[in-house]
Amino acid sequence: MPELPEVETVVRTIRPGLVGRTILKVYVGRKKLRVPWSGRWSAALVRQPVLAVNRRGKWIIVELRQGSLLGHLGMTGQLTIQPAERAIAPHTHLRLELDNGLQLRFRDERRFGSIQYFGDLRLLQQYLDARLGPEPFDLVAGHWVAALARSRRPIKTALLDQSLVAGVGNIYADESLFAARIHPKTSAHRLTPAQAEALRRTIAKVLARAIDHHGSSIRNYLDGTGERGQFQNEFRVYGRTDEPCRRCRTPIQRMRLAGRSTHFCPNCQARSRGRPAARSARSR
DNA sequence: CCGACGTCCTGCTAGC
DNA sequence: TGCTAGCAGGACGTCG
Repeated sequence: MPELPEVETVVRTIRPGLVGRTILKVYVGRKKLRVPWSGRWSAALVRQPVLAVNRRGKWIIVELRQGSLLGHLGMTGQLTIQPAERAIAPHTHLRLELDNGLQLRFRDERRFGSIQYFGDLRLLQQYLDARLGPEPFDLVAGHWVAALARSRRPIKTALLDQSLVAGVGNIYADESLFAARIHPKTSAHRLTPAQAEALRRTIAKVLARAIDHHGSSIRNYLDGTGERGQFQNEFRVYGRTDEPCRRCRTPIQRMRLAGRSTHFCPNCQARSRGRPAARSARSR
């Protein structure tokens, strides 16, 4: 479900009820999660104040006085702040009771998500650094263009690789490629430097717009207060198979790429022909 | 080394 | 009306 804009929205919406509060009690619904929950973690959390709530890529970091919680929403995960007396929804795996009468609740029906505790911040940093490239808003133009030039994968596949750029998922990969007018199958190293640079700016623009709309709610996604996002109303290609392109009226097409459904306009995102030949000829 | 593919899990729905 | 194959926003291990 959630990509960078959804995760950013969750972080912003749970932060006010969470920062400065103290965890009083931990209720575990199901220990057997993707990352098994340890009883020691529960003990470590009690009496701890929450110092900050942040995001890195699609990961949520709840910083405590001693260590941090690290959460990932997978496809169907929800992290919400609710009054303690509110009914407990099915698939609620973890609840943290706070000293303001609220609970932080983690629920996830498909259980592709995870939540774990790191007592050692260096280990947490290591864990994230091993997986994640730069934030899309911090991409250095030169590095980005060079990284793409090194990869022969289809550009769509590259965008889904979190170690290249952190936070882009299936929806925003498709939406960004449409906005940049690049065919999803274009081999990354065949993009001209100008195209690669345009794509870098486009990704940041699309993500920022999605954050303004509180993310996209297709089915499961809710923010930290249980509200739906609105960016699904702005989609140009995602989920619009056979519907007319908003630019040129050509029917949007769907194909399978990197095992994911991929949406594009065959007219606006026509495959470029023979452009890179001149480039490699000159580079020697 | 890089890239493609299957797997983890539950729930919904398009199409028969 | 009822059943089921296929699909869903992600990440990771394995294989070629």
